[in-house]
Amino acid sequence: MGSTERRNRETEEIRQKIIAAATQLFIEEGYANVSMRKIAQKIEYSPTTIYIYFQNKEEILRELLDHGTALFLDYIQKAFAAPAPDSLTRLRAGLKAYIQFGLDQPAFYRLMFIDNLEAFLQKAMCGNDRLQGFALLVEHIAELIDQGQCREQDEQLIGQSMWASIHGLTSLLITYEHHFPWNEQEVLIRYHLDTLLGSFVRK
Amino acid sequence: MGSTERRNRETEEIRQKIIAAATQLFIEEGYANVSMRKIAQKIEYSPTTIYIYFQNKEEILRELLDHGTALFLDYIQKAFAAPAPDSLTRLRAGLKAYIQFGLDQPAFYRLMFIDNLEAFLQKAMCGNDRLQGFALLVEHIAELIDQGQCREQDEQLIGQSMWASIHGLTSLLITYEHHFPWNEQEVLIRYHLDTLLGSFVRK
Amino acid sequence: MGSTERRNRETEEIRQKIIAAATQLFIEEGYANVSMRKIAQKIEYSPTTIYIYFQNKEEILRELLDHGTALFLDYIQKAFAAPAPDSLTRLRAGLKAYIQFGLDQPAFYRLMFIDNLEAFLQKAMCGNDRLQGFALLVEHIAELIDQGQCREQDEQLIGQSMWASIHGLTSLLITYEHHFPWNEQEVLIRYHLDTLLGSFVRK
Amino acid sequence: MGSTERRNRETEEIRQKIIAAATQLFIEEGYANVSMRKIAQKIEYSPTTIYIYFQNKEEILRELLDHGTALFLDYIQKAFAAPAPDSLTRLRAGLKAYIQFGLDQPAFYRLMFIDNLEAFLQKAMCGNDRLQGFALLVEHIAELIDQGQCREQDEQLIGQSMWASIHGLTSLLITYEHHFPWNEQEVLIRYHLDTLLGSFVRK
DNA sequence: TATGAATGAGTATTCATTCAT
DNA sequence: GATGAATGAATACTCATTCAT
Repeated sequence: MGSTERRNRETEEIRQKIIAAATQLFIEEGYANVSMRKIAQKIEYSPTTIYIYFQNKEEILRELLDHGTALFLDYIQKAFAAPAPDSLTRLRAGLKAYIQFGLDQPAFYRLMFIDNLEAFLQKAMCGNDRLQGFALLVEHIAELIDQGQCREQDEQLIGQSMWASIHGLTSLLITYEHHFPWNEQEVLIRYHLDTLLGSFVRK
Repeated sequence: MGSTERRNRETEEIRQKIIAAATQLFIEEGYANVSMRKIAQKIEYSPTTIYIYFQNKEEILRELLDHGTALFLDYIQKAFAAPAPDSLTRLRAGLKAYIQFGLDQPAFYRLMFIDNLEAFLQKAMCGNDRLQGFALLVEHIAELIDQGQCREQDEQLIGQSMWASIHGLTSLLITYEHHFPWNEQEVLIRYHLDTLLGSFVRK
Repeated sequence: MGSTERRNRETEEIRQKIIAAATQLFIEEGYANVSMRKIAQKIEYSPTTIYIYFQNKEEILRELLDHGTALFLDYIQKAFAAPAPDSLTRLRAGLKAYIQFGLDQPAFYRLMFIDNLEAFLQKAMCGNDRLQGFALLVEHIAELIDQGQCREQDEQLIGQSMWASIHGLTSLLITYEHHFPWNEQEVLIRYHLDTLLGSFVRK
Repeated sequence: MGSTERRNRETEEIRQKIIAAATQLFIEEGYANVSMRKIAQKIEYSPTTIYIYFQNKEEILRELLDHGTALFLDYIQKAFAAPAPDSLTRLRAGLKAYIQFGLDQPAFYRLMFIDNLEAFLQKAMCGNDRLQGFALLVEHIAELIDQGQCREQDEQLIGQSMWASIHGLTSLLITYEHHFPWNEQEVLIRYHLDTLLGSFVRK
């Protein structure tokens, strides 16, 4: 019993090691440019060994994206669930969490939202967890609409525009992290959210 | 003399043919998945021939990005140069042109701004033409600031936030074109620009 | 003692299970296309386990062929040993049994007589059991020669020709089972044996 | 013109070299055990080079079988077409040619008729050239039936039995060439054909 | 200018087998 | 006795690139 458990744990550890190495490589060189050999070298195993833990390269990607998606949802849900003085503040916290996820986990963010590798896996996006994040956003926008706080009434329209806005900031910060003389990050994010939310609330 | 000129013209024509084929393939299948052979097949030349016109695969990419950047700048500059009743309208036209470039030339937009393949070429972005577009944007924002129309005074900060906003919309529309139930595109873009500009102008 | 015996019995059972699985796979996919893993999967053991019972893949084949040969000899011997009104009828029964073995055990027949995998094992055929079958055939031909029933007197020559004839029918029926519009099998075999035996008996 | 022609010739020469090497290897080690590497080594080219001349391994096999089949048909047709004193002699010549093809081209015979690799190519056998050989055989049997020379009237039945008989001899001679103490080959073949034909002609 | 021929290095993946437990 | 972990060598095949013509 104890032995089996230990073995499972070890197995899971190596799986995680592989995932971690793959994530880093996928992000550094792009999914297509990462070979099983490279992953193997990084963890100092033989390429064959990887096939004990994963059926093929795609399965690594799938697992990786699943993990990333779960992590992403955790960020968003926690932010929306946290106590907040009012709906607007809560919405702001959700948007902030979205950006924060991207900055904390740029590898995952890039693979999930920028490179959109999930499409590569031919898993329809519509039913998957990334959209749960969007659904949550729309829900909270709807709440504000109900409270009569918004100029525009179409929560889908608002949601899409907001998503665009925060995705834009997040992805630029990730993509051009070292290639562009950004303002101080915290200031930029605060300003971005201020104007974004300011414009959509009825004055 | 005339012969040399003709030769040059023909050479240039074939180069353009190669670029065009490569662009389409890069976008359809991703840079890493496009082989010289595939490009050659598309233009019905032998793979070897391409090496007469380009030193290697990377040079095709470089040329392609140069071309894309020129096209991009053309969009932006024309928009900012066009007669407009006031500075805000002119700024709006510029932002609209940015998005329009992305929608008209998703291949170039993706390679340039989303995949950021220029970084792959180890050409620093800071000195290149893409930043000229950003500079233009900042210039026009500065104009509005000078006219006292803005709440915020830091034109770099505003510029970065605006870029993020329109980049977000453009890249989402490109990346999830068929994976997401977008509102009607024109409506979404109009709303997005309205709120973006509305929030930054002093009321 | 009882324990050892039981262990031996169990060991033998698993060996037989492996042989059985391998036989089926070898015939379905060809010796070269069958991996230890596939055999293991079929019997729901780990690949490693097979190595407890067999030194390597070749040993499985060897054992399998030994088993097949024993089975083959059993068919032939029983047929020749069965009571029969006369030598010719007995010979016919032997030939029929040969064909029947092929049809009942196409896997074994193919591995033994068509693919001749024994040669692959570098065990000379001359000393082995397959030739016992041939020897039996020749013996019964000699009997008929002694009885003055044959035109030709060289029992080796007759034996080889007869073997060829029934091997040809058997192997074609196996190899082209589904690729050729055969006459009704029973009719074809009867006709084949009739003409084969008719021609060699003195009229 | 001359240059193109020469190039074509050279191309064809290398193709033939590859085919020849492959044929020998396929026969010596079995199709599944022959790798592109092995073929390449045999002709002292790099494995890559083979892919200039053939799309893949299967195409080599296909070409090889096409070639073998053409050769086979040539043997059979010539034999049946040659002037002969009577139908029975002509039939005998055809059967002899079949055996002779096998002995002259054991590699082809094995791949075509024993290993039945054509089935592997998923080309239905029914419509292909091997069956043309069988059709020719049946035709000539029908002729003899028409002349009232046969006991049995079903030319398909006779044809199948005859094919079995000569295939058996041919394949045994090939398969056990060095593993069995054959009678003198010429004598054996003559005896085999004598009894085969003798039995089917009405006395 | 254009290309056929050629290849070394690389791709994902599978194999038979060994070893420690 | 049974197996999970591990691997070196092999598989078919593709790639960017060079060279001779």
